[in-house]
Amino acid sequence: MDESDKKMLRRAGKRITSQRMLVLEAIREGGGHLDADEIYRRAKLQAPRLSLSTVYRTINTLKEAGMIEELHLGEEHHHYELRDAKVHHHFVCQNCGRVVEFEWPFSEQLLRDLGEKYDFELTEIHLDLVGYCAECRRKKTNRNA
Amino acid sequence: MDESDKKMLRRAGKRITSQRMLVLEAIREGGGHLDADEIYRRAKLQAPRLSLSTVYRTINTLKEAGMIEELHLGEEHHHYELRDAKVHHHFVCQNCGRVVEFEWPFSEQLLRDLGEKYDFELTEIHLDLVGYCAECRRKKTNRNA
DNA sequence: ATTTCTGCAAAAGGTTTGCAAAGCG
DNA sequence: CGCTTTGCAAACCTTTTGCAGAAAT
Repeated sequence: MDESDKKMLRRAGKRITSQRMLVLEAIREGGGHLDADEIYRRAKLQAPRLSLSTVYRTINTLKEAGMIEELHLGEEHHHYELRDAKVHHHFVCQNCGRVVEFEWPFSEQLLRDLGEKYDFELTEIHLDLVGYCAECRRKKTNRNA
Repeated sequence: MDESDKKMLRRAGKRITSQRMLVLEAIREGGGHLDADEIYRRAKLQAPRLSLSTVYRTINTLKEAGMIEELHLGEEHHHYELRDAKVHHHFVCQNCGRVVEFEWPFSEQLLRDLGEKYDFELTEIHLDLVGYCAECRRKKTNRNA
């Protein structure tokens, strides 16, 4: 956790604690869409007494501070990722659950227009594509053959 | 529930039951994004002995038959809506939770290209916009003033 | 008649909360 | 030091499951 992270927490009126640094590090290192339990397991390696409820509370804190984003990828639990990472979207395989990230040049102008037309102020865009990944498609084909 | 609904269930190898008809009717009448409990409460009006687990099992059945779609709008529970309705997306107000549906002419060509580029077969597109609705934005502005 | 489906109650996730002790500013 | 945050255990809420009886084909 570097200075800019700490600054964001302070700006949100939150204290800097070792647990918060660990959780953020775990999410940063995790490389996208980790769930609470994965974050917990990773962070616990550095601090065995860390509790799962602290992880949940920290996730909320980081969300409030605008540092991470919550994903709803269709599974029963939530996933989290850093907010400053490059804007990207998610493809989820409905067969094996694999998540692939992809970029798509969303037109800023288009979004502004949409927001204006429907009269709301946008803060997040979630584009999720659902379908079959290459591997599962291959299996499906074989099955039908 | 009309003949075409029954046909879809039969095609999926499912039986026609009064509970399934009721649940589908509740979703159809509900006008988009109902959660399991709302569906339960609505359907229960017609059949007081209906159980919540039957609603959940029916939701799964209808999903398998391709008749309804599951939404992940950021709340802790899922929402469901008819699959045959016009393609649309959702705006969710992060303050009050209100959901507004909107249409957006997704380029079919673009989607095909995306699927090809990343090598997956698309079946669903979920575009969810998060932000502040007109009303909440007004309140926010007043608060800051 | 056979097989699927339902209702009930209990279990199983994931997430939140109350409280006393510990830690940050 | 005062107030926030943590760890633990228990509670909570949504969703799933086992089983015996009921309904559909």
